Amino acid sequence: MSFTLKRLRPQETGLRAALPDLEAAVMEVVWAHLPRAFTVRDVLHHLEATREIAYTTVMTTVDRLAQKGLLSRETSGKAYVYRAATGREAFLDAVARQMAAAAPAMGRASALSFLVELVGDADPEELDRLQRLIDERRRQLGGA
Amino acid sequence: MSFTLKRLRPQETGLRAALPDLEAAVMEVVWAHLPRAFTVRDVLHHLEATREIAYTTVMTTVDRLAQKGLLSRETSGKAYVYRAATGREAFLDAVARQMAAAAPAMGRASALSFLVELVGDADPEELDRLQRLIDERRRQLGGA
DNA sequence: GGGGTCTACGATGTTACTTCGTAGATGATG
DNA sequence: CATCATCTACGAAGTAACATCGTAGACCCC
Repeated sequence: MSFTLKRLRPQETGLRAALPDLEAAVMEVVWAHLPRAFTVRDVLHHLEATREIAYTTVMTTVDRLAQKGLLSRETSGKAYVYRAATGREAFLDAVARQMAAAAPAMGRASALSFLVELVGDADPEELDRLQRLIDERRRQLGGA
Repeated sequence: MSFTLKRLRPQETGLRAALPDLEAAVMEVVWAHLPRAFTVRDVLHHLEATREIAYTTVMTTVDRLAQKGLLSRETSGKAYVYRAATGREAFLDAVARQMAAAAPAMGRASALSFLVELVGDADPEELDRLQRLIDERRRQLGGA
């Protein structure tokens, strides 16, 4: 998956932080209900359960998601058959990594603030891993 | 400063990740050259050194920055006099915090790749601060 | 009161997103 | 084979944020 984050909305939670509303809604449907190949119509059926929306609107959105690399597609008869290009977790992972890559650019002091927040609700396992990273770094510095 | 991040562009470095291009350019000028009160014209002079730009364009942008809370302004005779509402570091700090606040929503596992990178070139002082954060968090968890 | 400077307001253009309609291709069915 | 249903392609229209700038009107100074 070669998804590249263009725009982030930190005020939004989860997926919606990384994707526009409708695209996020489509991906949620796909990840939750369509583990295998699916069509535009499949997505439409699921979305219609909640809201009114036109077939072509879904089609456009699914198409955009394919362009962005979140869905792959292939021809099957006259129609396209789509498939999630990646799992939800893997996607969020990639997003987080890209956010992380942007953070250091804003100075080490700010990065520290970033850490404060992250550590602020880390669980014990994460703390251990972080501890190991710190110890290792200390050894490096000590040996220098 | 009550700045709220609406939009992030992780592909951009530094300030530009958090602010649109022209707004970022204005803030760079302000922080670098205008430590005290300044007018639209002051900003214009600095920007003109690099590029061609109209007075009114700068005015609009400065106005937007004031609306966003990055600049404060007050009337002085017929003109407005502006002032940075916050230092560059403090601003980037706030940005980093908001990014971090969004991160947990997208899977904590991936936060670790960020930590690795960050701790990878932290200096001893930063390590100490980080250590304190971890200890504190441990106490919180232990006491629960 | 004429000049110069400032703000307010709005017009225009771009990019991203949402929404949807229509046209044309094509497969299925009687 | 003609008709119908369904699909894609294309593009129009609307919103929002941003960038760019011009013009109109207020206002100070001499």
